[in-house]
Amino acid sequence: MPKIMKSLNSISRCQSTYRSVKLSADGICACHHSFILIISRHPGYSQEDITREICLNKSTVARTLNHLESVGYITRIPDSDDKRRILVYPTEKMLLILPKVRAVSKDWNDRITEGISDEEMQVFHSVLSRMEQRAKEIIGEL
Amino acid sequence: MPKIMKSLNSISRCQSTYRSVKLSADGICACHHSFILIISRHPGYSQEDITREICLNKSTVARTLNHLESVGYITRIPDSDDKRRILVYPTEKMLLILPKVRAVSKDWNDRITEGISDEEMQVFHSVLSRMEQRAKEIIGEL
DNA sequence: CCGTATCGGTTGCATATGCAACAGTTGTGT
DNA sequence: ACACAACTGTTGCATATGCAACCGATACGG
Repeated sequence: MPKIMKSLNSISRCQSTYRSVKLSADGICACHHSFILIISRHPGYSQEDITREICLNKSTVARTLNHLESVGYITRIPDSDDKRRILVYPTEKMLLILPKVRAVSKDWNDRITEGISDEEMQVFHSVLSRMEQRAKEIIGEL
Repeated sequence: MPKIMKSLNSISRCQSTYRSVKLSADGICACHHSFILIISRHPGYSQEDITREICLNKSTVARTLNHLESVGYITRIPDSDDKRRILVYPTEKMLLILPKVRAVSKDWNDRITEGISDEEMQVFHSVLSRMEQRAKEIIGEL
């Protein structure tokens, strides 16, 4: 039986280390990386939207956003239609570092996919996205 | 650009949640799961072997093993050939819960791979293991 | 309407994790 | 044989993360 999850967890941790090393000089730790990419891609997402997208506990999301707000990377604006919701927007400061964050992300992707053919990657993506879908469904049913 | 790492991280976290829910009644938290599988598969591994296999920081490994030892799941025996090394062995108690841990692991794998053909899985495994290899190489070069 | 359930977010607490500094052991070069 | 580098594991500290309890806002059923 091949160890899918072992490989998957290992890659995940290695990437986290890679991000830390490449971006620590900019005051961005590994855990901020995903937030920056998601928030810049989806300005106006609520905290819950981010929680769902990033698959982290909502308390972790709230606290990470506290930090990102305090260092000036995001603005949080209460939703006027539903006063429970808080909408998250990137600031200019985030947009300034975005290219570098994206570059680190791309470098990592390029390097781990070295020597893998287009056909293989296509199958890989297809399988991976179905797995992600299933994983979220399974958690939703618990 | 497809988001490999986002999917991969999401699946990783979902699995962690799944493990917690399925095994919390037995006093096993998600992070022990991998340790139990690895130690039972490789009795006599040193802490460093485990660190490399599991891709976690060595301090985390040392502390998790402290815990597993204190609850009676492992025994640690200093290596007589190299007194720096500590060899880790499963106890009877670990072997008793092993089937259940393996079952949870298998259930998860079966469920996330539902509807994926053998050919697709073969390509997926091939690509994933190469990515894992590359990821570890990249970290090694840092 | 009113009472209740649900939802989105926050907080207290416990645990997990990483990094850097450290200690003891082994290997290496002279 | 000795000095020094590399290796293995441990510890102090800071941060990240999850869970459960909570709060205010909204939806829903009578």
